Amino acid sequence: MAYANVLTALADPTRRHIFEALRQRPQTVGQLAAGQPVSRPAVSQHLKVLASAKLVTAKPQGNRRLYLIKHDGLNDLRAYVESFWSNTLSAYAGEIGRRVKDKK
Amino acid sequence: MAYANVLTALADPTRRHIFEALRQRPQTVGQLAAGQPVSRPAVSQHLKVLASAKLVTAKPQGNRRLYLIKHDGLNDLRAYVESFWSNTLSAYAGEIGRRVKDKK
DNA sequence: CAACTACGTAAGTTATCACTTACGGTCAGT
DNA sequence: ACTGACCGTAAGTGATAACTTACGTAGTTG
Repeated sequence: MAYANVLTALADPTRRHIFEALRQRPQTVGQLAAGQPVSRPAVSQHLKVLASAKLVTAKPQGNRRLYLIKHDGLNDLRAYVESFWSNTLSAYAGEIGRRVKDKK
Repeated sequence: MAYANVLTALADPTRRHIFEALRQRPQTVGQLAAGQPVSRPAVSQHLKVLASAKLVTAKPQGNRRLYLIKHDGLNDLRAYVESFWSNTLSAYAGEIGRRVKDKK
C-alpha cells in the first residue's frame, strides 16, 4: 500500500520538479527553491511530503540540509505498475476471450 | 510527459479502486458504482479522468458502456519509474563528498 | 408511443491542498 | 554574544477537485 503515498507525492507538478531536480544531484533547500517558481517554505513543505513517502531523505550538514533521493523509494510503485502488465491480460482472457486486442 | 496525467489519475483513492476493480474484469458503470461507496455520477466522472489519461477505454454495448483497462496506458509511467533506477546512482557518484566543501 | 434503464453532464457545495507571509530555532562567523 | 544565513513550522488564504442532486439523452422493452 506504500505506492499510494508515492502516487500522491508525485502527482503534484512542483513536487515532481523537485524530485527530478534531485535526480540530477543532491541539493539543499535553498538550491532547490532557486530552481522553482515557488517560495522556499513551499519547497520545504513539498520535501516533507516527499520524505514521508520515502522518496527523499535529508542529510544535515552544518547549517543546511542536503536532500537526496532514496533509490528504493520507487520500488513499491514499480512493483505495482509491473503487476498490471502480466496480470490483467490473463484475467481478461477468461472474461471476454478473444476481444482483448493484442496490439503487441 | 504523459506519465503526469497517469500520476494524477491514479493519485485519487477512489479512482485507484475503480481501476483495480477493472483489473479483475471489465465492468459497466453501474457495476463499478455498486462496488464503490460513492454515487454513480461520481464514478462516471472518475472514468472520464481515467479515460483521458488513457488508462481505460469504453466499449458501448447497447444501452450500457463496458469499461476495460488499456494495457499500454501504464507504459509511460513504467518507463518513467524505470529510468530512475539506473540513472540516479551514477549521477550521485562522487557528488555528496564534493558538496561538503562546496560553499555556493 | 410510452416507460424504464443506463449513462453522461450541469450546477452547486464542501473539503482539501498548494501557496503565501510571519515567526522561531540552529549553526557558522565575527 | 551578536549577526546573518539556512531551514522548518504556524497560520491564513485562494484555488482546485471530489462529491452531491438534478436533469438530459440514447437505447431497450412492452
